[in-house]
Amino acid sequence: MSELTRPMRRQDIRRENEKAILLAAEKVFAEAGFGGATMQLIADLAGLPKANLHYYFATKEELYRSVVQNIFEIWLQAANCFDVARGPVDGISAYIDAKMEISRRHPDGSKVWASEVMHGAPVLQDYMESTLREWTDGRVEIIRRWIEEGQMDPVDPRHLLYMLWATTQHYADFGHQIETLNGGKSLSDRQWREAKENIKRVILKGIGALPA
Amino acid sequence: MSELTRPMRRQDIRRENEKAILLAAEKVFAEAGFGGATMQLIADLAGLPKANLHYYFATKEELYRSVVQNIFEIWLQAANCFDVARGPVDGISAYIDAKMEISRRHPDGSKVWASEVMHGAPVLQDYMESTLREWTDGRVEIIRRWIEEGQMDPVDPRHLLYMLWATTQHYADFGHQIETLNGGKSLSDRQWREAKENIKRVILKGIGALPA
DNA sequence: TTGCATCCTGACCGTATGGTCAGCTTTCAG
DNA sequence: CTGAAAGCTGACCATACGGTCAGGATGCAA
Repeated sequence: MSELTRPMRRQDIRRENEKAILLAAEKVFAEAGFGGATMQLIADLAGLPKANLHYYFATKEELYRSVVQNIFEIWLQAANCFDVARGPVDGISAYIDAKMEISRRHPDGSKVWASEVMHGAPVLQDYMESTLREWTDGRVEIIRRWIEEGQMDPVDPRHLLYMLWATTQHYADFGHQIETLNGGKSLSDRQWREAKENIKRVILKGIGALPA
Repeated sequence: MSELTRPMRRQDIRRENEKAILLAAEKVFAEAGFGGATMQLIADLAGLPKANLHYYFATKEELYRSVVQNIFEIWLQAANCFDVARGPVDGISAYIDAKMEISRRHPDGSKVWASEVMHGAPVLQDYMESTLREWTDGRVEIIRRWIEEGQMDPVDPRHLLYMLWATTQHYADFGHQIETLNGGKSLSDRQWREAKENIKRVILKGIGALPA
């Protein structure tokens, strides 16, 4: 990585190594799960000796925690699309776009997140009970207002949110299945676009937010 | 389990033990993933010595394979709802009902299946390339016919199927998240019904299958 | 009752894994 | 230039895990 940047500053070293480790860890955790992942595998993928991993992350748990928190940050960031919007069409469209982009660009992270939740969120339980719950409650309120304003049908806001999460997350978590059914090839740009358009159209029409 | 059925027949012994082991394995694999699951844990949960597990299932892989195949059977069975139906409203409604029932009654199995796919389907790859692909292609054809007959909008059948899988599977795989957002309590009968109704209404209306 | 196949299990083994550490090299402030 | 702090790592350790096996218990057909 650095044939030319010979004299690397301390800060940079730390930042780059942590980044490389986190990236490798994300991939390995996604592919093997927490239990199946090994520090050796992560180290190899990051191109570092195993002992070096323990210099930056004391334990496997700590490393895992960092990976999961990283994803959660990205996740929350995308979630803001909801706020700026004036109505369900804008808001939900933007949110679907953002979440689909995450599924496409960070499939490993999405899988780690899914895995974490599936196993009872041992690491993120407190986040779910605080940050996630608050975010959700806020969005439920927004949707409720949209309904009151007659911008969409009276659909249960929570189940609508679950539907958005499910449909978008699916393209990351079950990406392998989708690829297999796609003749073993990953989705093309065009297919990703179609996926997004389909989801948007069905959901927006389904909640009565599209002009007749 | 058998204070009164003292003399247990060979057949029964085998069947009951295999059943107990598979049930325990399903739970442990769901909670810990393949890598995190241990034969000891499964044995304890099944109430048998570890060595006894290896008498019925030679290796951890073999046991896991059995669990995954079990789920796949259930999954395929539910998938037949599609065939008997005459139109999208009947077919998709029945399918959603069936898959939601699976999510509710077999959350562990659903998680194991999700985990298997997320990790690249090491065990079920061949099934996905044969059985699953055939089933999917068949259903795509059915949906295409519905579209031609004007029973629904021209929605991409594959993405519609993914949407059905995603939304229903979500209630099992992300059940913990849903429970947390539900005040830490699992969904009531009523809430499950609402979930199903919401999904059905949004999707059926979204694909233009509901009478105006 | 007898002989045998099935069922069962405590004790054991080799290996892989997470983690440690002593001591090395490199950076950099003063 | 220098010394201390930060970065690095090969070798090592304790443990836990998947799997084995010899030998005992049990049901069952003849």
